[in-house]
Amino acid sequence: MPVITLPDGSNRTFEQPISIAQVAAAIGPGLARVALAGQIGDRLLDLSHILDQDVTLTLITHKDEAALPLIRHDAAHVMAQAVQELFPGTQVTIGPAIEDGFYYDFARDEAFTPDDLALIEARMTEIVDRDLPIQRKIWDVTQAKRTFSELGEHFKVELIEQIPHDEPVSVYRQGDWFDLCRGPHLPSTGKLPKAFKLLKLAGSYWRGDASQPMLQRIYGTAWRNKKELKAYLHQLEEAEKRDHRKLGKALDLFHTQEQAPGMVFWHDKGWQLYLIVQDYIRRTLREQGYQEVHTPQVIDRSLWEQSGHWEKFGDMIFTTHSESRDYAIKPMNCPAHIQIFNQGLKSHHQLPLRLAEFGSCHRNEPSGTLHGLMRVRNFVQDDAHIFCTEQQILPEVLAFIDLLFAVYRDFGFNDVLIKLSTRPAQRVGDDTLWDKAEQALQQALEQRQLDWELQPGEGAFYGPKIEFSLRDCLKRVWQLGTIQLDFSMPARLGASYVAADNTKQVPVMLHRAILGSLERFIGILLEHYAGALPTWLAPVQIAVLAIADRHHAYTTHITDELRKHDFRAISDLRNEKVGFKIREHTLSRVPYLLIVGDREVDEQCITVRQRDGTNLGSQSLPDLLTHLQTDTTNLARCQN
RNA sequence: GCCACUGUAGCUCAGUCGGUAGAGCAACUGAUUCGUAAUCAGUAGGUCAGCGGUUCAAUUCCGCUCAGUGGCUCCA
Repeated sequence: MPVITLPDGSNRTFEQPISIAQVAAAIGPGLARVALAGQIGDRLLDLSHILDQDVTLTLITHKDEAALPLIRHDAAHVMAQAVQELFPGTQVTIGPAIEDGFYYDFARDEAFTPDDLALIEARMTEIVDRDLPIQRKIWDVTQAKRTFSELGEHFKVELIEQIPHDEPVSVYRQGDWFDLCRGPHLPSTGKLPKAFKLLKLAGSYWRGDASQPMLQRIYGTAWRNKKELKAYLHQLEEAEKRDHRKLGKALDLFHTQEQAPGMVFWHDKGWQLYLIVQDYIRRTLREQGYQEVHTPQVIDRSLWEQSGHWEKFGDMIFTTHSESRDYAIKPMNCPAHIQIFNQGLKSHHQLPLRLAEFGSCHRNEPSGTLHGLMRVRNFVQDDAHIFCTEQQILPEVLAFIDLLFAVYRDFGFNDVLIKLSTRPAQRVGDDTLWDKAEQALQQALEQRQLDWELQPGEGAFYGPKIEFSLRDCLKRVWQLGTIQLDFSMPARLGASYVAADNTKQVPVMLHRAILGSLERFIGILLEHYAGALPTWLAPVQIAVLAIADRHHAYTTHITDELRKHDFRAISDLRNEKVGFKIREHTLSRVPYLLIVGDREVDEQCITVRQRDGTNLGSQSLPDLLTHLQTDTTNLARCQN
């Protein structure tokens, strides 16, 4: 006698176990028509699912957000059916719902072409029109393996073999087509809204393993209705306009070219931005008790052999050769910082010792991974290494987290993703040390009441780490900040200090960066602000526009005054109409435009227009300077 | 590195079913001296990514290389 409680608090009692579809029908024929699935707690269930116990049930319709994962997963199945109908011999593998859409990985000797996507899409629409009932069946493992094996679906057979013995092997059938799947699914293909679109082709390794065969992945997006689909596609277009590579070119910030793949040619304006960011961090680190150092770019390979990097990352290290010696172009700063630490005898009184460096590092990243400023082969990090005792780990991690969030706030970032990566299978150091280290990191996150995701086994071989990531305009996640504990390198490179009990001890080393690679950070900044950087970061903060030739002297005077007050100002004396100049400087995202004509010269003032089009009217120069100073000292804190 | 796609003027892009290419903007020259998102006219600008093959003829077809893009793997 299951008692079903509905979201409004009412109950229905049934004589015997009953399907979710029947519950919907009992409530009303309208609901029975539109119901897509049931939800108990966080769990979505098929309409055919039988309820034999008292539960609180929510019925999911197209109106519910919760329908989206169902719709997307069904779209993946319908796509797989379409592909197998159109391209016999194609094997299916896996096809989940993902954020904003779905994908399915196929194994097929021939490559899909972009034209095939339109064909597949058309066939998907047809399958929706067929309105095939979707039915769940539990199969016996042996039967399932035999059936898929006879169909030549070898990847599915492998998947079945991985299913734990206590779990049922469920198969969803729609018409003649069926797929091994956990579910849940819509009741029929006709319930899939025709609001999907196939977006792109990609390669992907079977089981995400590079030693396994390469499959062909088709990505698509699916929504509850055409309006949502259209809005999403529009959003994608808008996101593409924020692409830092486009902005970099349009705003004359930097370029890259074939002769130096993965390395950046910074132009004047881009380099100004770079230096502003770097100077800000330099000042901040100095305030926080860091010492800035600078170490060689090219160091003999023996140091990298000693540190272990040569063996582990040999093919990613750029090398050079001179007088029968091999050198590495440094891929990181830490071994060099240990050399500085090792100069002179260190006492525990000197710890924690924090060494910072804006060191230019080169890593020969695989060609396929390069991506604008986000993944490059030459980069500079706001890198620092903290040498400390075990007892100092927690306070140092806490201080770092506080500093990191303060810095992100100054740049206008609040939405930070945090991951804690713990001990990997292959590691150095004994487990009691790892216990302490992981606890210290976790404790720090807890003390600051932060949300984080645990990534078991993803730590570096020498210690656990916390990663801080931001998203780019297409929601791709990039790691910026990190703090990593290292129990290995100081000992390998012979670092030690004299402890209070007069014994020699090996210090713990913390690797840490807030912005990470400055290149990547600037890429994220550009996308976050769509190029319209806060005034304190804008390479050109103010453009002073002369209306006619007779205003040139006063225009230049204003620009000079602004520069004397350390603002980045330019004069625009070109023989163009003011509307033209406004358009150009607005497109190049200059925060303030000052207009100078007869009136301004007569009254010794300027007229101020902001980047967003707001006209601030006439102001005296001192008033404007006050306004600008307020704007720049606020950094980006008030922007979000 | 792996899979797929792309590479035409400074930029954004069109084009050639094989007969060596065009637009807009930018640049240059001249005119115009103008009040809040494009003043007008003229001029110049390309070894169609590179190398090789097929062909009477290749920017176009084929192959290779390089780079970029989207994924996958990797990321000390």
